Amino acid sequence: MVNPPVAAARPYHHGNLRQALLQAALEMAQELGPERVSVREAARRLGVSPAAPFRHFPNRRALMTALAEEAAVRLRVEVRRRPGSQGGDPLRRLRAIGRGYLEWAGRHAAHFRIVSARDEIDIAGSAALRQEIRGLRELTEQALADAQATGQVVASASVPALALLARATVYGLARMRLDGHFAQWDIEPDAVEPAMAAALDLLVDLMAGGAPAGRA
Amino acid sequence: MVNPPVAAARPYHHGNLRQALLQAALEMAQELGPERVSVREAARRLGVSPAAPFRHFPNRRALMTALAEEAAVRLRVEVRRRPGSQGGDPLRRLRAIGRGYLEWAGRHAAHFRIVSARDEIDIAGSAALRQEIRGLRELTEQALADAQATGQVVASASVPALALLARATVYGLARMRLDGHFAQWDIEPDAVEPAMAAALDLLVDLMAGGAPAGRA
DNA sequence: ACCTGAACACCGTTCAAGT
DNA sequence: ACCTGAACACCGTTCAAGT
Repeated sequence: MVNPPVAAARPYHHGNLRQALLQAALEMAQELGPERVSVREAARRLGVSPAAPFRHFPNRRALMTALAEEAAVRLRVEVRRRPGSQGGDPLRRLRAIGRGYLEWAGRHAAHFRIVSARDEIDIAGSAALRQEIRGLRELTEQALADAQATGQVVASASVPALALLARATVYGLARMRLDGHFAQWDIEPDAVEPAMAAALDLLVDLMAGGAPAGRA
Repeated sequence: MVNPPVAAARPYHHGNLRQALLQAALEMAQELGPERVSVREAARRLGVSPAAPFRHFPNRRALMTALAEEAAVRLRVEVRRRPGSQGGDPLRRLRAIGRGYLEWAGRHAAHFRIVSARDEIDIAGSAALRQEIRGLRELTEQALADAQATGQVVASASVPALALLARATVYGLARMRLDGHFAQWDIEPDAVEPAMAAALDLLVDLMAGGAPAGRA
C-alpha cells in the first residue's frame, strides 16, 4: 500500500523533466553539434509531447543558454581544480589557468562549443554566464598582478592589457581548434594539443621578458 | 525587332540566379545573422520557386560556403591593400596585417561571421577557403622571418610558433568582439577597437623584446 | 539548361483542453 | 502544476513535369 521506497521511481513522464531535457539536449549536441539540437526531438526521446518542454523553457534559446551555464560552471571548476592554478609562483599559475582552459575545451568539445556559440545562446541575458567569464578574468588578472609585483612580468603594460592579450590568445587557440583551422597550419591532429600549449608558453615567456622563463 | 541593346535586362527570373542568391543570402545574414539565412526566403525574395536555388547549390551549406569564399577573398584583398602591409619595416608590416584583419572583421561583421561560422560552412571541403587562410598565414610568417633576420624580433622562438601565437591573438580578439565578450571586460563600445589595437601592439612589443618598439 | 508545383519529413511555438 | 493534441507558419530537399 505504501509507495515504493525508492524516490524518483518513474523516469520522466513526470519527475524532473527540466533536468532530463538538459541532458537530452547535451547528448544531441555531442552527437550532432549544438546547432542541430531540436526541442521536438528532445521531447520525443523523453517520451513527452512536443509542447511539454515549453513549460520549462520559454524557448529553444533559453534551453541552450541553461546548457551553456552548466558548461561554464564546469569550466571554472576544472580550471580552479588544476594544480598550480590557485597559488604559488604566478607564472606557473598563469600557465595552469591557460592550460586548464585549453584542455577542458578539447576534452569537452560539445560543452565548449555551446559556451562559445553566441548564435545559440543569450550571453547578455544570462547573469550566470557573464559571472563565469568574469571569474576567469579575475583569476588571470590576479596572477598577472602578482607576477608584476615580483618582477616576473614586464611592467611596461598594464594588468588589464596583459590579461586581455592572454584571454584573446587562449580563446583564439581554443576556437581555432573548434573551427578546424589547424589543418591550414600543417599541424597533425596529434600535434595540435602540444602546439597550443607551446603557443601559450611562448606568450608567458614573452610576458616574462623574452627568454624562456624557468618552468616549474 | 532587335533585342534591347542593354544586356541583363530582366533582373532574375532567369539571368544570374546564382549571383542573386548569394546577394540575397548576404542581405539576410546582415539583417538576421548567418544562422537565420533561409534558402526558401531567399528564393521568395527573388521571386523564384523554393526548388530553384537547388539548381545552383547542392544544399544550403554550399550556398553559405560560397558566401564565405567571397568574404575570404575580400578579407585578403583588404589586408593586402592596407598601407605598410606589403613591405618596409617588418614590425610595421606585422601590425598592418593584424589591424587590417581586425578592422575588416569589425566593419564587415556579417562577412566575418560567415567566414568564421564553422557550423554553417564547409571549410574542409573548400579549397578556396583553405587557400585564403593560408595566404594570410604566409604573409605573417614572411614578416616575422624578416623581423628575426633584422634582429627586431626575439630569436628564441621559431617563426611558425610566433605566427601561430599572432594568429590566435588576432582571431581571438575578433571572435571576442563577435561573441559579445567585451562587455565582461569593462570596455565601453567606443573603446573596443582601441583596446583590440592596443592588445595587438602589446603582442608585437613583447615579440620585439619587451619594451615598446618604435612605431612608424 | 533552368525552373515550377507539389510533396515529404521535418522544425519552433501557441493554445485550448485534460489530469 | 504539469502535460497533451492539434494546429500554425515555417524549414530543407526531392522529383516529376514543364519551357
